[in-house]
Amino acid sequence: MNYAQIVLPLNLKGSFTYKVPQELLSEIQVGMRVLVPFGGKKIYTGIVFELHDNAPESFVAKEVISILDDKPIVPQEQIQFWNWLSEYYLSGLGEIYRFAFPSSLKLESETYLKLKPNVTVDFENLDVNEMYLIQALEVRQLINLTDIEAFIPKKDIIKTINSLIDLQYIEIDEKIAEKYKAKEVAYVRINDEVLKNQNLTEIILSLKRAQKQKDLFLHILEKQTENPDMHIKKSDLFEDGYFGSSHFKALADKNLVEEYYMQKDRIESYEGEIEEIEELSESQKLAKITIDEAFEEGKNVLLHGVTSSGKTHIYLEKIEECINEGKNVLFLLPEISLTKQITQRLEKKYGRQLGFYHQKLTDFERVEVWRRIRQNDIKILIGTRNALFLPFQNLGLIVVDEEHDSAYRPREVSPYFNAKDAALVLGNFYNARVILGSATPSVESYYNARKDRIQYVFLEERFGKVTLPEYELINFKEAQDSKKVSGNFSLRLIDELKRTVDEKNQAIVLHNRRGYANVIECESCGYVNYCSNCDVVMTYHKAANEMKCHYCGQRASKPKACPKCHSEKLNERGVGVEQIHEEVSKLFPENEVDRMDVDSMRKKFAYEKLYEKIEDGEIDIIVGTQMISKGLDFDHIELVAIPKADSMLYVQDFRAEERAYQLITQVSGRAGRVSGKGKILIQTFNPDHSVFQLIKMNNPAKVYKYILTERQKFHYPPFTKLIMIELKHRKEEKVNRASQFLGSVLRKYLPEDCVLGPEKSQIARLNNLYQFQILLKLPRGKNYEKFKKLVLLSLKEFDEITAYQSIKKDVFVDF
DNA sequence: AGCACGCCGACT
DNA sequence: GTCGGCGTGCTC
Repeated sequence: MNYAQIVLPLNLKGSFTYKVPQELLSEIQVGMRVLVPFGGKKIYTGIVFELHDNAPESFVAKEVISILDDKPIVPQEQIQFWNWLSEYYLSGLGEIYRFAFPSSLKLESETYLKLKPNVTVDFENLDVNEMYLIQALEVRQLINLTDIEAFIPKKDIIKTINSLIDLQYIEIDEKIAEKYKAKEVAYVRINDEVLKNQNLTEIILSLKRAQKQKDLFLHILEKQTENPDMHIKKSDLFEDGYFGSSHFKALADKNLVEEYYMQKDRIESYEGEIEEIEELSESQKLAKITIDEAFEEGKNVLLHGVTSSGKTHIYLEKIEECINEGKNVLFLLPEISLTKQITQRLEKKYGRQLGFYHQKLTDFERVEVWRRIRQNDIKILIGTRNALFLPFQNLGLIVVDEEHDSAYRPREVSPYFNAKDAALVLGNFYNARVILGSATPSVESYYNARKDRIQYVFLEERFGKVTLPEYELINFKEAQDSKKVSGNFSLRLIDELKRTVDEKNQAIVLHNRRGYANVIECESCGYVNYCSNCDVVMTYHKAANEMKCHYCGQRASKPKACPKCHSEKLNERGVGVEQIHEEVSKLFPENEVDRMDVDSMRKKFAYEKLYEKIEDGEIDIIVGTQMISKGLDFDHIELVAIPKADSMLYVQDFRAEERAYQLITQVSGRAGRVSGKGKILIQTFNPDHSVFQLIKMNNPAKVYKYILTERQKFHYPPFTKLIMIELKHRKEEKVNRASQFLGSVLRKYLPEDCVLGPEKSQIARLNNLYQFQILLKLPRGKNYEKFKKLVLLSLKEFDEITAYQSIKKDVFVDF
């Protein structure tokens, strides 16, 4: 095993071959981090992915500089997982590595060097560079690679370091290479010597002229005798302000007390009481039995529980069982901010054995969690999709809550994987069971459950025998014709809102479109305001009084007159949530009406403040975008109104109906959680539309059947597999030609009806890049693998054209 | 991804 | 005459 395949944190295909030097041969293992030189002057932290004996033929392999871990940091199961991700989603291992690791675990040129202790350097045989480096180290002890650039030519750095390491003069400082330091807390105790050798009365006598010192000494002594095993925090002494640090210092100077330090976890853990969970209801018990049986057979589960049916309860039971078996749990959430209930309950029960991992942690905090997981200190980890990459030791259960949520598959960040599907695969590698849970499962998961690929468990009953909310469809066309409307609201809807607030209950108004008006249009010449970076009209935000591009974030001031024809007649077209909020505020001037969307929640603690206001009953009506469908579990919301429900359906996306169903059902679940008298008003021009009709029937099975029939008819997932290839470039002509070429290559290998496009993306230009896309509709099953290989072949052929190398290419598998 | 190499425009 | 723009090619 003289050679190693190393994955580098670069967006490059595959891995690189390095030679393992003789002295590292006994230590090196797959999954360890190593330092390797790359290119002219860079050093990277790579991961050993494979060890072998095949000397490369076409190039001379460089040598591994050093090993950073004493045991593998990436477990075998994760290595398999990375390989699967890379193959299934056609993404590079380097990208996955970059995504998986906190940045301080993959430092590049921050690596530090130091002199080996007790060496005598034979300066005679060193070259100039080597001498410089040794001299610098004699003065400074530690030097990082960037510093070395100051006195050694870039191209010689690696050579110099390697030769000095070979000569055993210098080494890599690993502690600092990881630049992470655990936070330490000061504790105090009475000096042991004092207790052994000195008479207490003597000491107290000696302190008689220093009242506070004496008191402090006695205070510490008392605490220490009371419970010798407990550590006394230094900061606690000064808490009530009676003692000051000067008193402590005086005692320490007299050698009577001493302070010592211990590492403290950076992440605060709950230390309060641990509470038992309530007992399961009958239907929950039944559901749990089905899950138990499925798990026995090694099957995973889709837990379809209507809103408020108490899925969390069942999760908690299964989590507890898993922990009692001595295994660990991963609990995945789409986003960390909306986790109050589950965390509170788990915190109470599991206290310090609970960990969190998500995008909002600092890098140090992430490393801390990494260590604790690696040391098997954490029994339950709650996290977002990046938590899938933690080095779990003994994983027994993965729960994916709100499995339908699109946050599990953000389109912006590579690697482009779906955390829900990845969780199933990861579970398989760890031989752990997986529960996918949702009130509105994704159509794909539902189909898989129906096909018995995973066990379907349906929780139909709301907890505490609360009934499901009642739906009412309001025909807006009719209301308009009979003049029973005010703005975007029918009088019927206004009446219901009024009744709700009069009864001191709360209402939600959902309108899933940001801003005030979608477009500002010149009445005389038809001019609309386009974003200068993207081919998108800019949305008018009245609250901020500016135009915003929702794709690149660009902002501009609102035009006072048409820049083209100078007409001052500008029309606002397309209703946004701000406008709905404004209307409701005008209709209910006596009541408190607040808005909740990404724009109003941007400020720090905005979400927390709003949450408290709703909880305290200070808000009567909340107007918001899809944001309000998550996490708002309050007792007094009785009405949900959707004034412009049609806007959800007319989106150019084959998942529009699924999304509309999910959003309406999720937001409906907020109503009548306690009273069981929740009411949902859906105002639409098409009350006969199947989706609305089916939602009204409160029968999920029928909704899925309908959507599945549609999907089958038009050959969409889950009946086919979609792969979307997107090409981007600054020059439209170039990316157009490139995508035509790629299209023709794909058609060469794949049947004609599998390849759609290329065509301009819906947003033809984004951030000044022109975008073209090709959609591949591939069959499921055996043929899929075959076809995917052909796609890979086509992409390879495309990559060989050097003229197209500057084109950015993204491949979305399971688009 | 970085970084070097190399070939053309605007400047001390 | 040179500095620096970014197109192209390579990294084990």
